[in-house]
Amino acid sequence: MFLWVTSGEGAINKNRKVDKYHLILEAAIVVFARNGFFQSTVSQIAREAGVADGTIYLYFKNKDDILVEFFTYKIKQVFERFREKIEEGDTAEEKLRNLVTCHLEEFQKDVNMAQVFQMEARQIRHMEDHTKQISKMYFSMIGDIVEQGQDEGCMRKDLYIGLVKRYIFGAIDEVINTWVVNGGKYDLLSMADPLVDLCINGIGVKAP
Amino acid sequence: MFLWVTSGEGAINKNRKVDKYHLILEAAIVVFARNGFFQSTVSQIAREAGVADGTIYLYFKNKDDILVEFFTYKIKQVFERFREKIEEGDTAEEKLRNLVTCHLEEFQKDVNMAQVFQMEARQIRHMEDHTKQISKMYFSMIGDIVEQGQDEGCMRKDLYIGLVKRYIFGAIDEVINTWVVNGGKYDLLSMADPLVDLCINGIGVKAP
Amino acid sequence: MFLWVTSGEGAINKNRKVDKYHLILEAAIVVFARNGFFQSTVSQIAREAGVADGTIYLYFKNKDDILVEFFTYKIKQVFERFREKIEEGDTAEEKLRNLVTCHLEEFQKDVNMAQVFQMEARQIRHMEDHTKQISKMYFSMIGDIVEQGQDEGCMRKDLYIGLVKRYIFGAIDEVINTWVVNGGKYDLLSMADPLVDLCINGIGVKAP
Amino acid sequence: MFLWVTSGEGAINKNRKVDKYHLILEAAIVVFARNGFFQSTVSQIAREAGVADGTIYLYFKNKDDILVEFFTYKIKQVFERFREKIEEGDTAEEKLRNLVTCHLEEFQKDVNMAQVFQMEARQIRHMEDHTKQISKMYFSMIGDIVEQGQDEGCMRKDLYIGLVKRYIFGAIDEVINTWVVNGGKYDLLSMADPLVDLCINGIGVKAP
DNA sequence: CATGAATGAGGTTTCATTCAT
DNA sequence: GATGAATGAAACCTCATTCAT
Repeated sequence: MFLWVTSGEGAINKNRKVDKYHLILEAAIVVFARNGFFQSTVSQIAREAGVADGTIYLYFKNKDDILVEFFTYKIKQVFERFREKIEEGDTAEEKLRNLVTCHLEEFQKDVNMAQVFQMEARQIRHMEDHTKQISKMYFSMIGDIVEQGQDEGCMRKDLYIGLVKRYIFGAIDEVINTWVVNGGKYDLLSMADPLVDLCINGIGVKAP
Repeated sequence: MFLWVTSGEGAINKNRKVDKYHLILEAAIVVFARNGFFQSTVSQIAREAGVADGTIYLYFKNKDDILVEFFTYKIKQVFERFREKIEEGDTAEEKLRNLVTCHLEEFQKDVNMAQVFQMEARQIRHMEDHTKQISKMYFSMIGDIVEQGQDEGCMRKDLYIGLVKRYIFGAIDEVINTWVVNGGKYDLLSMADPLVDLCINGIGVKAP
Repeated sequence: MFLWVTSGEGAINKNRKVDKYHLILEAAIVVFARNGFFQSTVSQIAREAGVADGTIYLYFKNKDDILVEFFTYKIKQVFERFREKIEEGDTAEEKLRNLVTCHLEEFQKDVNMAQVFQMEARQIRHMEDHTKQISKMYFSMIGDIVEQGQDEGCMRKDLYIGLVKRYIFGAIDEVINTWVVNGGKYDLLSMADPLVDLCINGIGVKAP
Repeated sequence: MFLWVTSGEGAINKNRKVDKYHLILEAAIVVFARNGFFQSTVSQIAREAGVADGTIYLYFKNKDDILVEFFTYKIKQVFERFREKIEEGDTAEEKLRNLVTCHLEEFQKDVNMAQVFQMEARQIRHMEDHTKQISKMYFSMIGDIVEQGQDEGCMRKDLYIGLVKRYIFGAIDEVINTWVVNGGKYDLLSMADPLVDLCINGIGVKAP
């Protein structure tokens, strides 16, 4: 169900034993999504995970660490996937379309993860670095695509690239945001193509 | 400096007396911007405002209330201004341009306010309503503009308006966000025109 | 309405001016009766009295002092009356009857006073002395009556007087108590004679 | 020493482990008896019990709850005993004598409990119900005894029973009260018989 | 005299974290 | 490893009291 479980690497080491690390992480995300990070307690997470409070501290340094671990783990994974999908495209437009599609797809898979990603990421102080990393990576991916598009001649050359990055990321982010705020009830993935169309129009060369 | 001060109604009644309500509100925003809402303490706010802890509670029901008051007060004011500026434009494009310009301008005036607006709004549980209200109002303003644009013939008729709203708002929001995260150091206002250009291109009719 | 007002000595000094001391005392008793001493705030008393918080401290040393003043003032007055009524009787039985009647009568006049007397008297630490004083005075009055009764031959000689005092006072006190707890709604005075009958029977000589 | 310990059910399960619930309750009663409920702090109770402040809240909802728990627990137990003792008597007089004896005995066992019972019961607002319950139960027990006495012919038929209840309960209560106020130093139990004699005389039929 | 805004000590309560079992 | 009772620091908030006006 969860990405890290489907990845199925370290989880099945000792077959019968549940992987407590991921068990707790999963529970934490559920609780954070429900209450927000600061209004969640370690006890709630423990109860949700079905372990004792103290057990949490065998796997995580402290409460903050749970969120940090979530991001480092999750981000690596998600971005890996983003990159793969981008590679599968040839033209800049294909690449952008693949990126957005993949992004929405991944987030749609797990509303709780999405909720935490959208809402809690920027709250923790020692998380800023992580968050900045994320934006930077995302921004750089978009930047690469746009530059390729300019080379291909399908995107205007007079673009202020720094702005374009925010423009595209912002649009995607808000689409997810709205979806999350409304409880993740409708189909998010179907927004991908119309959204890319808008963006491409925004930065594409005008028809002659 | 602050919007509510420029409104200058009840604040300057007895001019020797400092308006403690706004003094505290101002201090709170500074502290919230620095630490985030949950990591800010009432004592910090009191110290920043130069008053005793207890004084806070003469003007606000509790800590949450400070943020709530900030939003109710601020939002009304900012949105009033947004609407005025929109009215000053004739064509849809002018209106959109005025809205974005005004938005960036208002937020550039006060980094702390911007920080809190961008980061803390969604955190407080009883604030969700407020936040939803804001998005709705903003979305509806954009919606009106786009519909006018469609009537004028300068915007495509096959747009999925719900998506367009998120696309435009998301782009604006992210531009502010990036600015805030980077400490509000560069000129935000200069982003307005290039940003509007991108959006207009995105939804505009293609040149024949 | 209140005893100290009906006594009408110092209250009408400056005709138009309300006597703040008694105004506040009166308000305090109302508030204490409603909330109990510890759950009443000085602000509530001030509001009830229609004066500013600070004004309280022009007439009373502190919150405790209000209760202390109430008791010293009230007790002196009430006990004065008790003594007068006792004097009006000739036989021990008449005296006891007068005492009980007067006691119930005085308390019925002012439920709030009664409430505070019954409930709050023993709460304040520096009030213990006062309370003990009261019991002692009351006990000694009863003691005198009983001794007279023994001399008259209408009360048994083998009574343990210390116990008889508690027995009589306890009965009276509980009758008032029940009345207060039930909101002071029924006629308290009508209990006087039946109650005295019971007590007299308890300590009286058996019919030959 | 304490009633709930003598009941000896769940308290001695793991005999190395001290029963914190009762430990805290016991400490609380000591502190309440010393300072009164409102002037006692949770910290004082914790110190008296030899636990950390926070530990209190593992066993009690809040400060009020400590008193409430004390009453619900204690009252049930004490009244159970009262009823047993009453049952052991045959005639109304025996029953009354047993009740009073038992009452004084139980209270003499634990001055602190007695102190709290006599002084604090009526203070807490959400305790009123409990207190009223107590009086009602006690009153009804007395009522039953008196009615039996009337059937037996040893008590007058023209009694106002509602008043008799207060008369008897008041007398007992005041005897305990005086004892408590004087620090529980003398023998309370020895008052039982003389006190009952007085009451019986009060309501009994006159010798022919 | 009277006011009431301001103070700040001190109370209650929560909860991340530890550690003996 | 796993537990969960215990801890105690620290947060929020109240309110008796003061003092400049």
